Amino acid sequence: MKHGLSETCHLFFSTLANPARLAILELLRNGSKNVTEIAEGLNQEQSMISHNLQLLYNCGFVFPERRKKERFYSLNKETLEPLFKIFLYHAEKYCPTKGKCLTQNGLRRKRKMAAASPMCLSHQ
Amino acid sequence: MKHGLSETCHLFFSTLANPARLAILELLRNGSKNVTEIAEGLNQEQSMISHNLQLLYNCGFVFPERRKKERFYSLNKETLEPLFKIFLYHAEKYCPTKGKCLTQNGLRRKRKMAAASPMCLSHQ
DNA sequence: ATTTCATTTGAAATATATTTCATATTTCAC
DNA sequence: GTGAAATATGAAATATATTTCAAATGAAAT
Repeated sequence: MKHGLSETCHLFFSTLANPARLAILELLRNGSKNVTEIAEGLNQEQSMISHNLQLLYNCGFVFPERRKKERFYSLNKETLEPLFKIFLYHAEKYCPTKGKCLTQNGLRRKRKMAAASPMCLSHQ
Repeated sequence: MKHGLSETCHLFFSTLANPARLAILELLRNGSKNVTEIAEGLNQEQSMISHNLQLLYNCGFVFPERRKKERFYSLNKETLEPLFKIFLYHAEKYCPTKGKCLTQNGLRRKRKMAAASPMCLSHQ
């Protein structure tokens, strides 16, 4: 299963494929924040935020900057804004429910009842 | 952890965040193929390919078309080509190793020895 | 140099996704 | 209709990722 793009894209997309990290990225669209502010803003454990920031940093999605004791993280807008733009266009065009949906397991479960409607982009 | 984008992007990115599915997408860049051809082309079980095609279909990344007994799948190039383009640009600019790397766990393990070098986009 | 605040780290516990194997469906040719 | 080919499905087995908790580190103020 090791193939050109498959080999190179996996970490890129799996870093984005997580609700906590997506929430962090979205929060940072409004400007850079330190770790505590992010944790409070999202109502999550600070150490969990740290772990996820590390993964985002490893992929170049956020940039850290030290100010006194704190560490501020800012968004890599160059990559992320066009990425989100593609996603939004795709969702608008291909998601019948316009973003009202389920996880992959949830989706599988639901299709049982409601029979294969293509494309549900979010999770409940 | 339910936040605008977080809520709507998760399935989109997690469907892409898988080596088997990325390999399928890459294979389909050379034109549409039926399930058996994909399975043989990637040297994987047919039923595993089917499962993954279903997920790709649910997200609108591939389009199925019936021809006799077979089912051909083609790529949603409108979404995927720009997406790959963004990825390639990002990797070129932010990945120090230009795509020679590890899974998230592997990366974590490696950073222990080689200390935090940012951005490694692939997996070994 | 001790204390305090902010953040990171490691490893176990937990949650989630993927693959496999056996079986079911679907479609077509006869 | 029966049989054979192509694909799909369900559920268990396996693999992988995430979160949590306790502890460690780092930076600054006193």
